[in-house]
Formats: sequence, C-alpha cells, structure tokens
Amino acid sequence: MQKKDTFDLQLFLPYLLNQAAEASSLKFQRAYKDRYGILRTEWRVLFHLGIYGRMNAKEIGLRARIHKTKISRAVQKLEQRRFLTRDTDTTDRRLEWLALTPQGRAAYDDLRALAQRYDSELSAALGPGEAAALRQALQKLADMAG
Amino acid sequence: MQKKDTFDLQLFLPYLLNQAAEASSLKFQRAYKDRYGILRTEWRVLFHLGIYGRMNAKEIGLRARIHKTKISRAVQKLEQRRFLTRDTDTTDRRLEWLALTPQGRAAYDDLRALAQRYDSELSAALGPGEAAALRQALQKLADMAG
DNA sequence: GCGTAATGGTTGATTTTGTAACTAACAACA
DNA sequence: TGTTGTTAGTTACAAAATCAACCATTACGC
Repeated sequence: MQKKDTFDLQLFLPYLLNQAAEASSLKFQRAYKDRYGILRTEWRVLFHLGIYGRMNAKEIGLRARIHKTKISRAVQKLEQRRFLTRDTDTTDRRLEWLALTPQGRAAYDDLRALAQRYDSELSAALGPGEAAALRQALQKLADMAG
Repeated sequence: MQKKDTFDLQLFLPYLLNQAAEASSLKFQRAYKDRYGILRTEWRVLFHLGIYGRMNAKEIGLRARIHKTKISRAVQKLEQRRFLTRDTDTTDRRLEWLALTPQGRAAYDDLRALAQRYDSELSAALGPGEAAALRQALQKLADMAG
C-alpha cells in the first residue's frame, strides 16, 4: 500500500485516527460545551457516573485512562456546577465517592440521548457492517496500551 | 459499581475513536518528542513539507485541519531548530513558502521510517483485511467535516 | 486612482494541560 | 509502638492550546 520511498500521511493510522476522532467529536463537543459549559474530561466523568453510578476518581481514571490531575479538576468543576457530590469513605478516609445530583443526572440523560442519536447517525453513514467492524478494530487498538 | 442503564460508552464512536487515537499515538509521539524535541503540530508540519515539498502555512492548515495560530507557532519552533526555511513570495508578499533544510529532511526521513515500521506493526496486529477496512471507515469519518 | 473588504500570518490575554511535588491517610513490619 | 513505604487526591508552576484582536498586503467596487 505504501512504496518504500514515499509516505502517505492519509494512510498512517495514528494520524488518520486522530483526524477521524477530531472530526467525529466536533459536533458532540459543541453540544455539551454550549448546553452545559463543560469540557471533554468533565463530560467523561459525568458519563462514567451516569452509567456506572457511584465511583471514585481512581476508578474513573483507570477505566477511561485519564490522569488523576485532570480528573481532580474535572470533579471540582462538576461539583461547582452542582452536578455531583463527594462523599468520603468511612473506613478509608482517602477515598471520595462521587455521585450525580439530580441536576447532574438530568444533564447526563440529556447528553446520553444526544450521544445515542449522534452515534446512530455516524453508524448509518458508515453502513451497519462497516460500523461494527470499525468498533471492533478500534477496541483492539485501544486495548494495546503501548 | 454495576451498570445502571443501557448506554455503552465503550461503543460510542467519538469516545472509542479518541481512545484508539490516543493509544496508537503514544509510542510514536514519545519517539519524536525524545529524538527531536518536537510536538504534534510540529511533527505534522514537518511531515507535510517532507511529503509534499514547498507549502505555505495556509495550505498545511487546510490539508491537516490545523488552526493558523498553531501552525504559526509550530513553524517558528521548526525554524529555530533549523528544520525549515521561510521564503516570502515575490508576487504576493503575504505568502511565505516553507521548505525543509537538509537537517529537517534528515529528521523527516528518520521519523518517516519509524512511522512506516510502526504502521506495519499496527496493521499486522489487526490483520490485513481489517486494517484496510479500518482505514476506509476512518477516511469516511474524517471527511464528514461536521 | 481611492476607500473598503478580504487574506496570510502574527501576537497577546486567558484557559487548559502536563509534570512534579505535595498532603493526608493507610499498610507493613521491625 | 515507630519507621518506612504506598495510595488517593490536590496544588503549584511551566508549557501549550484557544480566541480575539492585530499588521501588512492584496483584491474589489466605484
């Protein structure tokens, strides 16, 4: 696919992945920014809590591969906006359990519906088989950590 | 931490794309940062000039979808490292033509070889058919601007 | 020509991220 | 105990991204 002495940037997977990721994020990103004034990391934390319920920062970081400082700041922002509450664990006081407030859950529900519609749009644009194959390949790449 | 509703974040394409993009960029990113002390935008500018030859900032921005301020600063850095030269157009003095120096080309050649090896690795991990299908799907997503 | 708009590119102020050092709490083990 | 090491999370400071305003130059309309 690539000759020895030429290089096609448009076929280089890391580049292509970044282009596709950015393009596909744009619309959704604008939505959560405009509606709720939150950023990507905040969006991710919100969704983790919406989907999995009570979690602490460490768990979210592990699952989403986000650095703890980013999570710490995202949690602060979400707390300021009254989207979540923190609750120190009674037996290990280093742990803080995070949970969505009703406001946080409302925002999550709204954005989740939007995400589902948008994902359907994207899948439809690709075609059903292609979309499934894409997800599988992406999972494989995301899982090969290094 | 049990799942509470039906939305699967791991299947949401924008999220999945970002995870895969980040994971796949990591190794290569570390390489060009360690070897040449350059960042992602600088890497992209370097590759555009290496592949397409003389270009101006506007053209690079259009092709790679990078904002002009980012390019402006990346070009400054690359010029400081003597990786490129700027040349004002004689008939339109707003335009600056950028071209790699021998040092810049050496860096590009080195990184291009690395990129090719890395891309082969990734493709092999996916399997040949799957990799081609992935590229095609990603192209499609990257091209649907919004 | 002249005035105004548009273009290529840069700069400055603000926000966001990244890296490292830090605090507080717990664990392991003498 | 006490000492040392680990862990969850925060903070401080530097690096980088963002957004708007900004030059200088060229194009357009009259």
